[in-house]
Amino acid sequence: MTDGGDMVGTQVTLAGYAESVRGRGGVCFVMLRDGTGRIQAFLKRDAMDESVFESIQSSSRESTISVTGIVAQKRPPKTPEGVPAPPPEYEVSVSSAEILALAEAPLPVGVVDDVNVGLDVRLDNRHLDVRRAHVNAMFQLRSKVLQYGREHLIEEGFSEMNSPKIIASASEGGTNLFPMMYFDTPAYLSQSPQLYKQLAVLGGLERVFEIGPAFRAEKHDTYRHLNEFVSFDIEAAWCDDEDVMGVLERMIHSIWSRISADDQDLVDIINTYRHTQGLESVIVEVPELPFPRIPYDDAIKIVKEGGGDIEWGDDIESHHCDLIASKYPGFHFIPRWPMSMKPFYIHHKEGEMGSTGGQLSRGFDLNYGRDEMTSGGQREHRVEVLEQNLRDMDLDPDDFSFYTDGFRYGAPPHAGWGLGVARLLMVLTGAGNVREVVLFPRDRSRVTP
RNA sequence: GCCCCGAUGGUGUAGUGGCCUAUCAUGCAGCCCUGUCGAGGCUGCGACCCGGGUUCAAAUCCCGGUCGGGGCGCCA
Repeated sequence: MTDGGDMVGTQVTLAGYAESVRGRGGVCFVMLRDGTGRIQAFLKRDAMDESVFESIQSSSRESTISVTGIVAQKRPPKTPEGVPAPPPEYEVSVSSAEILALAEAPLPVGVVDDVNVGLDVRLDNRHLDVRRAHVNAMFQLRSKVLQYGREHLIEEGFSEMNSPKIIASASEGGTNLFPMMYFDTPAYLSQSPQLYKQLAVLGGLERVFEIGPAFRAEKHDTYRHLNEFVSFDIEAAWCDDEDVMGVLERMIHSIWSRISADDQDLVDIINTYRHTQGLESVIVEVPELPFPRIPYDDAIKIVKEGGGDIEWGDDIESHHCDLIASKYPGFHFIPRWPMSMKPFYIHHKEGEMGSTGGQLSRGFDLNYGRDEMTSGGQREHRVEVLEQNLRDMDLDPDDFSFYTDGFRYGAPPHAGWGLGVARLLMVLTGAGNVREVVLFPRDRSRVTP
């Protein structure tokens, strides 16, 4: 929507939500809002059908209304002596109007009210919550992230795939699955496209990606976990962990660059809101390439130097990540984890040992500050090593034949990763909770709306 | 699964055993004024999560439940 100066005198028809309806006498002001902006509609009782005028004047906030009228310059506000007049603004001088759908009152959550609404109430009324400008902007940014990420991967030669979400057995292991009945057969909701994207690569698709849901039946209750989340996943043949780390950092760099260049308006809307809450602006700072690599060995040293209680072979926990984040506040990779801490399908190279002599893997994480964004790695493509890995972890290879059978007929070395879309959005939007950037989140206690 | 905290009108809050016939804001209804502009003025409406218990007296203390928040574990 332009500021309207070039449209003065033109007849227009506009429809939108009535953000406010003011004026109780012979005049009425309706602030109309749609996905592109807002404009004031000015109604005069004696300039239009009286019953229509009254229906508009008595309509409730957030009702949808259509108006037809002439674009005109607003009457300038009275300004005190010596104060310069503000720039001209424009409005629609209405000749006819129609209520498309009346909103019930009161609203369960105010769209422009001066009160902070709790997240839970907002999520119960997400369709109204999304009408708030900054919430709307967050979801438009989410769409941009998905678009730019997808376009970047396609440019790097990846093709998009879809894997089944109803599966017969665990496709990755290590997490609890949601059980379900598939007709008369017990089945599960997929926790990861891991196995299927590998099978696609083994089948010769070479470079694939998928943006899709994953389901985990973990009873976690944190700002960064959901039981259903959208994962940005890739898998690439003839690649090692370093190669796909390169894909990942280039993709994030591309997303940040394009948002910084083209979508600052969305970020500004978010910042306008943040300022009313006393929060600092979020700044889209394009990260420099390459991202820092802090191998597990070095990460352990940093944690120890920072006073953290940790030994080689321990997991790097959230409070340890705080110590690392104080040195590396932005994106950083943590590659070369101990093989003993990684799943059986992660590749290792014989002779690559950590500082205490333990076997290293080709698994890596990507963190932003304290938060894990991605986990990935080079996969083990040699079936006999896969089976040995299982035995080393006290697992029975026969129980994993659904996985290992795919590797019996030749397999390219390959690597991949899975990126939590909502976690990336948290970084971009400054949201303190993944639920902010997921339209209809599913957590431990929420299955509606 | 573990630890801590919380639940008051539609929404966000004040309230720490009697001053509560419960505060304020926002909202809603109505009136006045008005080409308003985060409009203004006046009047009104609307709430102590559920179930037990303690007490002369409970929004307030205790127990259980439900829901929510924060942290941890695990992960993306």
